[in-house]
Amino acid sequence: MTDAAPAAEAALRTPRERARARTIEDIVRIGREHLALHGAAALSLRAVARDLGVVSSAVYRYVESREELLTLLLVDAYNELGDAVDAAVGARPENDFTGRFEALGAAVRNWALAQPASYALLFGSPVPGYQAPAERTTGPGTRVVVALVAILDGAWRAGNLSEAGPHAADVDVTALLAADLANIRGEMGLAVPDPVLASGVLVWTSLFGAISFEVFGQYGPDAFVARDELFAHHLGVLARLAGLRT
Amino acid sequence: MTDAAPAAEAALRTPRERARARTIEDIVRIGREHLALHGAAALSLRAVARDLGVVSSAVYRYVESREELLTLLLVDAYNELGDAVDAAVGARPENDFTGRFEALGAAVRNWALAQPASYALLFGSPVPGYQAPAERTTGPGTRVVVALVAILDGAWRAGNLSEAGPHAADVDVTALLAADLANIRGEMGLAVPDPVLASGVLVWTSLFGAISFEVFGQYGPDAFVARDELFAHHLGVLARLAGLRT
DNA sequence: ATCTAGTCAAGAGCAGTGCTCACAATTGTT
DNA sequence: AACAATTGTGAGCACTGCTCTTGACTAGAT
Repeated sequence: MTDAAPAAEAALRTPRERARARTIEDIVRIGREHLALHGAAALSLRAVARDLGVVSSAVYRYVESREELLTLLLVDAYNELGDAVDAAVGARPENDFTGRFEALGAAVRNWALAQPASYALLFGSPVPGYQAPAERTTGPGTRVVVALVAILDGAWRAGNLSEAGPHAADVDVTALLAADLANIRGEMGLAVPDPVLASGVLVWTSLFGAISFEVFGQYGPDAFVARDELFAHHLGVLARLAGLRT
Repeated sequence: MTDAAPAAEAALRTPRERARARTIEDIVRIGREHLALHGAAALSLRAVARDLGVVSSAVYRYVESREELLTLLLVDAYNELGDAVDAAVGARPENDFTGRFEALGAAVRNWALAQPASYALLFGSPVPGYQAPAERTTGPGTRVVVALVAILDGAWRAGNLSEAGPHAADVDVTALLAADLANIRGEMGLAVPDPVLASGVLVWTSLFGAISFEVFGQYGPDAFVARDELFAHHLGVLARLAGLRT
């Protein structure tokens, strides 16, 4: 642990480094397959080693522990989700804030339904005994919420956002909460006022709440055949809750 | 598996049955402790057996498998949450619908923060390889949402509910979605119109989304010191979203 | 009181897991 | 070709869920 960071960013010149990087990529790829097939808690380094065609102890040359592999998969999934969201949002005109918001929500939902195990790793209950190292996950882990507040802040600056949405207008923002919101506004360089920001947080959590219920099967197997329509309705309400004009 | 159900409902007269029931209670109690301490995925029948002062294979006399114990704990947790919600809601006057709604939300959040592992078992990512048997969990599992729609339906019948809340009024409810809502209205004997019901589903999922983010640490360790205030704000907005007058 | 039948705990055992370590094989570099 | 760093091997430890046989016990019927 002298200074491996510059080496990691270097061009991987030596064959050893190239081979090592390729092996780690293989391990992550096989881990992703196992994650998708059997879920995060069933992820086994021994099984990954078998698929890699190597004895179990060999993978510890490349991955420190099972947790380390989980962290790699976590960052991988966060970036995949972030890419999907950025692509979907970027496909809409820059001034179509409502369209961008709906694209964001739909992108998260589609990715979650396509990769339920990865989604569970990111937004489900934390896997036991595993604490995601903040310094490696906060960056990719906040891409979605950063994109969301970027949309809301852009709409606010463009004058396309109601003061607080029709309902949040008369809900108090206490002094303590206002202090938190001021911190966030400062750190992210936002212009939106408190009621919009507070409602935005609720919209953020509500979006993932609706998606989690669907992905995790909380609706039950029978209720809500028309889940696309249900989610579209929720997105419409949430857009209004955020203050977006339609 | 001839007909054990009537025997289970009988008075447990014989000493054998009494001792057996007591042992199962002990197992569930120890399981709850382990669940709270180490989480659902780390729940080990062997560890439970050790705490029970018995060899590991002995617990299989009382509990068919690890899944069986998880199901017992699941039902236990659902009922505990349902009891907490019912008590909190029942403490408010019957016609104070907004108060009842806020009491429901606060009760769920308080229980979740006090029992994060149990909450994760109920509303987090499903534990791998474990499928909750619907016939034993749907009853207690729906108590919270039943209590929620009871509040909204009562408010509607009492004329204390806006047609759809200020924002949901102009969000379409498509024909497909209306069919689902009609089913739900029929099964639960509700009177609320489609926009209220659709918004109610969103309020339901949003409530758990906000609580899950807080319990599962999605907010991050630093953001939102004033989490009580944040949740109170969200509850206020959600009440208005549901159409409750304040 | 004895016999019988049901119940229960014990312990061995199987297959799997994460992880460590000493040793051997390989491979890039000198 | 020789050296040294790296990588793969296999044994081993402690743990898990779960099964099965064996022996002890107990409750009710004779």
